[in-house]
Amino acid sequence: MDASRIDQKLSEFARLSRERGLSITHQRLAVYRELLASGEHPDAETIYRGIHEKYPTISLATVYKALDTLLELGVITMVKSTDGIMRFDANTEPHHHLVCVRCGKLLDIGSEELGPLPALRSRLKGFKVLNYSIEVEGICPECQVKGQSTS
Amino acid sequence: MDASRIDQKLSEFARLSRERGLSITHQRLAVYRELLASGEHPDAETIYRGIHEKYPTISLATVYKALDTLLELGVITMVKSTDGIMRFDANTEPHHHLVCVRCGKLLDIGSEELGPLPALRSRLKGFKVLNYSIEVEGICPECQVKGQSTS
DNA sequence: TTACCTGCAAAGTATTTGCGCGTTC
DNA sequence: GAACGCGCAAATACTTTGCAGGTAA
Repeated sequence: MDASRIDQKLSEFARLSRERGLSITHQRLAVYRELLASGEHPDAETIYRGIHEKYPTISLATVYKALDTLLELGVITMVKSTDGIMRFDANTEPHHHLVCVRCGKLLDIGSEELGPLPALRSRLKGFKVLNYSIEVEGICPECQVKGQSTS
Repeated sequence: MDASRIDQKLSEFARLSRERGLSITHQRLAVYRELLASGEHPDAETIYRGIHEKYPTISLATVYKALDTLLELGVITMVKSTDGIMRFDANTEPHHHLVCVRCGKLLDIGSEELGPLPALRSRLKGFKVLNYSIEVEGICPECQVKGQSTS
């Protein structure tokens, strides 16, 4: 994400924080900025390491607390992963995921890249349907190269 | 799943085990049977509790080890969940999930219930596409009743 | 009989919590 | 100045591991 877009997101975060009476702290800004700048879907530990250079005194617990706050504000989302580690995503637009079954790499894909998708029924098994996302499994370019002999 | 289908699955498991030189133990059969009988997607603890009546001496560690073995045999799959707990699924057919955003309840849905879905491109962002699954978010009947005032 | 598997207990990893001090508003 | 949030360390929750005895083939 480019710098001006990030600033825009950060001030949106500030606005929401003020609205709810939450403090705008360096730590929360740093966590959110780190997540916005990353095209990946890092876990708490990775975010912590990324921030640590600029804020050597920040603690991992604070990163978890900041992520919690950002989730409550609705500016980030949680991403489930098969390895049992929580990953986070600053992209809150509806989108889909492309995941490598070999190395676990996870990329966002927009609806437009998937082509036209049908609208779902508004009710399924008694559930009121809100939205849906598609998880595409595949093999990433790197793993295709590495795994030519074993596939 | 009905009893005859379960027996069929269990003997398939026995066949695969023999093929790979793995022992067919009561504990593994019990774990697999529990998972087959459950329409839900239980976690290790839940499976353990379900088995415990019949096998009071089984340990939770054994349940984890049995689940590992079943995963390796490919007769069950892991299901990611937002709460950071691994859940398991004896349904290895390609299928989709319907999840309640309020209570986390998770149901399987077959492709036929979603209606016609378009074929995806065979390559996306350099990935070789293998397959995909759809996660539908919604509100389950129980939560619709409970949450009428708050929604 | 022999190799594999179980059950126990202890360790490991990811995440959460309590609390006194520091920071934001 | 008061409320809120941070950092530390300890606690918790889920899962994995090592090993001695037991079980399947």
